[in-house]
Parts: sequence; structure tokens; C-alpha cells
Amino acid sequence: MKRKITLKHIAKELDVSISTVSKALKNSEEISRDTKEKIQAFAKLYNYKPNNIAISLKNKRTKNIGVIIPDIVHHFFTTVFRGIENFANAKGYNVIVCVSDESFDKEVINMEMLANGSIDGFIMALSAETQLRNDFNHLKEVMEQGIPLVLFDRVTDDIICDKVIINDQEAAYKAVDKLVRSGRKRIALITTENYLNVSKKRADGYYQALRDHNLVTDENLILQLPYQFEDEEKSAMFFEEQDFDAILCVNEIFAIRAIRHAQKKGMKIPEDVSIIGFTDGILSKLSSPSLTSVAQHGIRMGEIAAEMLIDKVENDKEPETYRTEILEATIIERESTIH
Amino acid sequence: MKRKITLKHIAKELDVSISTVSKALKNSEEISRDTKEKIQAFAKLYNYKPNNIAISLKNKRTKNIGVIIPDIVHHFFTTVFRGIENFANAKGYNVIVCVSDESFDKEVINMEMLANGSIDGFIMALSAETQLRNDFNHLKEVMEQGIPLVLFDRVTDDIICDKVIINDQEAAYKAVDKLVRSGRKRIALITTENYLNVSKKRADGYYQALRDHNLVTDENLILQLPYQFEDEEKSAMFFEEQDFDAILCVNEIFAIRAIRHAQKKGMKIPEDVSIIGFTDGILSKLSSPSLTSVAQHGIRMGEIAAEMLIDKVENDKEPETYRTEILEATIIERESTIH
DNA sequence: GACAATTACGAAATCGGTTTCGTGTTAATA
DNA sequence: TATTAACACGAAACCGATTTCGTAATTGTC
Repeated sequence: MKRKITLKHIAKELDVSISTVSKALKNSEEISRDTKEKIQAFAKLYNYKPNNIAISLKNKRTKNIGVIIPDIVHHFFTTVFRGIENFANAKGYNVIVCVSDESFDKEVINMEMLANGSIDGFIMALSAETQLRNDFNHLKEVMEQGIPLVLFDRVTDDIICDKVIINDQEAAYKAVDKLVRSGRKRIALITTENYLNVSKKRADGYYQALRDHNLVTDENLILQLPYQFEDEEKSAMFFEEQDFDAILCVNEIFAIRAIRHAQKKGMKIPEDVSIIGFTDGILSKLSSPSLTSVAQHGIRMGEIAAEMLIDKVENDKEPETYRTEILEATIIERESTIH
Repeated sequence: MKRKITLKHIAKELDVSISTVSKALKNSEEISRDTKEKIQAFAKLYNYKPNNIAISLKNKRTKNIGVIIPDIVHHFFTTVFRGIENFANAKGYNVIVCVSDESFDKEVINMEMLANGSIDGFIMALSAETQLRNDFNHLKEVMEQGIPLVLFDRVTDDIICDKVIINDQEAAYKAVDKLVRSGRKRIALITTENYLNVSKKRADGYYQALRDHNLVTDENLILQLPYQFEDEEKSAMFFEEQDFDAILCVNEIFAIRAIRHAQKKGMKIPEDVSIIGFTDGILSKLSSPSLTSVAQHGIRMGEIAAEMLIDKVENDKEPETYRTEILEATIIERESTIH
């Protein structure tokens, strides 16, 4: 087993000082051509690579980005992650991921673990529990320590930092608008509990669109489901009792389940009921019927988040300016709606 | 902006030496009660947390695990990742993820980036291109440097290290066996090109089961598709021309597409054709009809991989023994087959 | 009261690099 | 020949911790 070689080894072997080796490997003008060649050849031969940790300590820069997401088994977050990873890798950064599992405590623990020097900055989406508790002290502390932070998708107004989101409200508005224009009048909404920031915004867009089209908003047509596990009974009852000709769902899993419930009830899609979901993931593309869906452009979102973060990390300029990038969601039409 | 406080700051502030501070914070017997209390109180007040990087340098241990997977937007890998993250976090490790994107070069680059001190060990699944090229020098080098390595799912016999896999061949065998016992005679196989180790094993199981049941193996019933993007034309033709009453697919995406093709052709599932997929992911559960599927127990696989790795990292015992853990795949029966 | 044993702490080395500054040697200039 | 400039390199500080070892001051023992 050949252990990693260090500057010290090279120095001793070639009988020069460590500083000389370091400079030679950086092609410094200070070192003579002969010596440089000798040292570089030796280093190459023994496949010398500088130790990242030592460099991090010296530079106070790790070239690591910390990403904290609520769930990794979730197409949207996974997509954003891919965008982050793409961009970060291209810039020579590694990505450390932690999953909060929608738990406030895990989010805090993970942040603290990473905040002690392991990373140069954070990219994160808030856990459901954090949004529910409205407690953002861990974020504040990180900001106070001067660690850059970028929030995406699940953001909060309580923290002033860079953010990337989509225009959730407008997207929902457009989706409902599209449904109305195709002749639908009783449009249901399947959403999560309201403490999830994005769900709330989508609901706002839904209400607004109904109002603008002079449609009554019937609270019975709104189904709130728990985020993580299906409340089979509640859903079944909803489909049993309520009468609607279209459904807007705040994510694609809800939409797929809606398809199943509707089909079970004997409704034809899209003839009897149109369905639009959020998150244009693999489920939307491959379901039968395939799902008209609001694309959230996760990859782009991840890239932008990474770009914003790395920008802050590399130029910690004095005038602290933060911006919120708003991505335009687009509706991908498929078989679950009438065009 | 209050920058991170260090031992040095505390030492200067309290007019003691750095060593004293360090020892006091570790509750060393060497330090008097008074001094300890004073230092600990001060540290607490200023929320002192040791710098991870410095500790890593000193200990030559980062408490980071490097994970390299071919694709993050893929339910199975995501699931394994979750298992890894779970276990690792519980043991105080962070997880650095790199995505090889099925590319040999990216795999090599990522490994090299991480191998210079950033991580204590690797957990990985080989990229498709790596398996195709059969070039594992980057893995060998890492092993030679004494960095522990655990391979999962996409493994190779060329590298001797810890591995976690499922009994792919047996699982495919059982799936085919189940189809035959339910009366199916012409069983198709939809798979990737054969260089993917796991696909090959699954195909082997498929052949073996047919032989054991004295069924002819008809090469026309085997459809090889590219891994990443659908060859729509090839698939359509296959469904048009071939005659079968069951399909085994090596992943769930192939299976979902098979459902669509079959339905388009007017075939009823499972009456006319039974379908079994691999990877019991979200697609299998939510598709219509829901999909009978071979569960690969990704979470468990990730946990075991993490456990094996951390074991090696923490006890680099002399007698280098490596083991291959084989998980039992189980078939989850749903609507796409007749029970 | 002399010597040994604690006690409580600090100096310094170390991990593996980077970087500043100082210095001996040689070459160029007056 | 004396002075200076350029060259090539090394010593040492530094990043932020841990840890070994040495030692001054105090306490205990006979």
C-alpha cells in the first residue's frame, strides 16, 4: 500500500526545502529551471497531488458546497440537485448533501455539522417542519457568521438572502385559467396543509383565477392532504362526494393518485375531468394518461442557485446585496387535459 | 458579522495558553476546576465550535464519505443514497455526492477530486461506460492508497473489495418462474445492452428459468434498449411484430413503457399480458395498472454499504478481508400480473 | 527542613500545505 | 577592486486544532 506522498517526502528525497518544492510545483519564477524540472518530474512520477484538507485550512476555503434538502427521494429536489451538482462541479466544487427529512431538528443538526468549516456556503430548501414552526434562527446564525446562503423553492421572507423560486402563484393562475378556457367550471384543488409556503402561493393563484373568471370558490372542492403519506380514506371520500370537472394538484404524486381515484370512479380523463399537476417529473411523463403539468425547471433552478452561491463565496464584496431570482414556470400539456 | 471564534482567541482573551484551552474544553484532568469552568463558560458564551478542517488535518480523518453514483434522478440510486445518508449521519459522517452521469471520465475526475484527502472512503456504483470499457484503474489506485471502497449494485469482479448486491440472477429466475406458473408460455425480456453487469445477470436468470421449464428461448422475444433514452421506434416495432403473453423488464421505466405500448396495442394487463419490472420504486406503486416488481431494497443496501465502509474506515485492521453481501430481492405482486 | 510527588499549566511539534522575507552566491557595473 | 543587483533557495510563520513533554509551584512525607 503506497501512502499518499507529501511535499515533505519530495523535499527530503531531492534534498531541497519544502518551500522550494512548493514553489517549483507552482512553476514559480523564483526557482531555477533545472530544479523545477527535477522536482516536477519526481512529483509526476510519484503522482503527487496536494492534500485538499491542508489547502482548505490554509485558504479558509473548502471548495465544498453544503446542500440541505427535505427529501432525496423526490423528483423535484433531485432535479434541482442535479443542476447544483452540474454547475458546482464545473467550477471545481464538491457537493455535500444532507437530508432534513422534513424535520426541523435534522435540519439544524445538519447545518451545524457543516457550518464549522466543512463548506463554503449553503444551498437549501426549508423542511416542512421548519416552515410550520417558523423558526429560522439556525439560518440567521449561519448568515451572521458570514457563510453565504441561497434558498430555493421552499423559502421564507424572514431571512434576507439570495433566493431562487418559481412564480408559483402565477403558474397556478395560468393552470386554472387554462382549465376554465377549455370549458371547465368546477375546479378542485388538491393541496397540502397551508403552512407549506409554495402550496399557499399556488392556492392563492387558484383563488385569484377563479375570482377573475367570476367562478364561485367552493371550499368543498379543496382537499388538503398530508404531505408524506396518503390519507386514502379522505381522498376516496372526496372523490365520492364531490362533483368537479377539473383538478389542480400541487404536486405530481397527488395528481397521479387523482387519476387513479377518478378512473376508479369511472370518470374519463380528460373527457369528464381534466387534471393538471405541479412538478413535471418522470411520473407526469410516463403515467397513463400522461399528465399535463407545471414544469418547475429544477435543473435550471439548481444551476442558478449554485451560480449565486459561488458568486457570493468567491467575491465577498462589501455591499451586501441579495436578489431573488424568479423562474417562469411553464405548463407542459399532455393527455390529462383538453387542448 | 461575528466571525468564528478559535482556540487562539479564547486563549488570548482569558490569558492562558492555547493548550490549556484545548484541554479545558475536553475536560482534561490536567486542568484545575476553576480554569476549566472559566474557559468552558467563555466558550459556551461565544458559541465556540472546533474547526472541522483543522481536526481533519490533524487526525487524517475527515468524517466524510464519498458517494459516486451514475445518476441521481433515478429512483433506485436515490433510495440507496438515502440508506447511506441515514446510516452515515447517525455515525457522525457527512456524505459528499458526485454523479458520474454514466460517464467514465466524470467518474475518474470525481474520484480523483475526492481522493486527495476530502473523504475517508468511497461508496459507489459503476457508471455504464466504465463497465463497458472494463477499465478500473481508478478504483485500483484508490485501493492501493489504502482508501476503503465499497461497491454496490453495479460491481465488478476485477476489483477485490467490499460489495453489496442483490441476487439478480435468482430474482429474475423467480420472476420468470412465477410467470410460467401462472400459465405464461411466451415470455419476453426487455433489457439494456449486455455490458451492464446487472442486466446480464438478470438475463441469465431469465434463460435459466426458461430452460428449467422446458420452454424454448426465442431471441426475437428479447428487446435490448439503450439505457438512457427511449428508442421509440424499436420498441413500437417490437410490440407490433412479436407475440408474447408476459414481459420481464430489467427496470421499472422499461416496464412502464411496456404497459403503455401494450395498452396502445389493445392488450389487457394482466389478462393478455403479464408484466414484471425491477426496481420497486414510486413508478411501480403509482402506475395504472400498478406494477408487479422486484424490490431491490435500496435503503437496506445503502445502510449495509455505509456500515461496511465505516467499519473499514474505523478499524483498518491488518488482515484485509473483503466480503460481498447479497441481499435477497423480493417480488412485490400488484395488478400487472395474475396471482 | 530537605526531598519527592503532585498539580497546573505552557512550549513546541505536528498535520500538509502557502507565502513572506532573509541570505549566500554569483554576475554585472563603476 | 569595491559595490550592487539579480538569482536561487531556505527558514519560519501561518491556518486551527491535538498532544507530548517539560517545569514551576505547591503539597506531602519522613
